[in-house]
Amino acid sequence: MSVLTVATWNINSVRLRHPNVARFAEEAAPDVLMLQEIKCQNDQFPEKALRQMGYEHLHICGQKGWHGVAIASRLPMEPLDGHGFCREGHARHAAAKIAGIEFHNFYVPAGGDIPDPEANDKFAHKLHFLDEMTAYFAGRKAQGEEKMLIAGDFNVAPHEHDVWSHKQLLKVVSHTPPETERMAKLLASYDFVDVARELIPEPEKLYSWWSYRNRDWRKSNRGRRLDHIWVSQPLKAAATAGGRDAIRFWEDYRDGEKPSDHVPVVVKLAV
DNA sequence: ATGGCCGCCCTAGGCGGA
Repeated sequence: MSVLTVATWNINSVRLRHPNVARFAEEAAPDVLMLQEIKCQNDQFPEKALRQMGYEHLHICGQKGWHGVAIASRLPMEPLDGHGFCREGHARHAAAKIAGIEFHNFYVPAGGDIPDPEANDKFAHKLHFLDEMTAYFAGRKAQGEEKMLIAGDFNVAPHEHDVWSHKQLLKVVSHTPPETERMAKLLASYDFVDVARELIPEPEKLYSWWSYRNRDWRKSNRGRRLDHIWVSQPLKAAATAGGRDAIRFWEDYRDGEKPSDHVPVVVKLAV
């Protein structure tokens, strides 16, 4: 029995914030690190810095200036083909097989301001993206169940206590019924386990993102849980064996030099 | 009750984030 530590973090520019990643790599020591919003092309990715942190195996899916995801691993990794998942051609998905587990890293579209797919094409795109994910994993499930871990910035806070005010956010993109209903369908598509809520049930509040606009994010504490780590049933026991210490939202990373507006979420798998 | 920030890009204001 050993422990595989897995992290997801929307880094909001990896070129600007790889020093933060280095600190995190020391402190949390994830074996597998899934980054979103790297905001650079593949040849601009700070590969040398990541290798110095012990991440010899990199699968980078970048694009110019926006979006972009990467999987960094201390263990050997077999990159897997992307499946599109994005009608706009953005780099929002990376997959790889590591230690016999299939990892999927997603950056779901934010969806713009107006929660109406007729009036706002970005919101339509977000809903479409979530539907594509659901169709993909339903198709995969029909072929048999694998050890699968999907994670990333899903840009949806699914439950009442995943936001600071359920009532005030019901009409705010990230917590509207069309989004939270799709999150439930996506979860069901492969019978995934939402590890954070399995280990820390409601009504305890859990947030992974706090807006830059709050002067004092800790004091106002208007957060949302947008970042998720889900596992398939064959990994459920491994993900839950450690109890609530097996999941951690590293809130301290919302402070310090040039923080991302998201904090890393870490799961320890007993494999 | 409201508005509050940040990072990207053909370096500067506009766009996107959520």
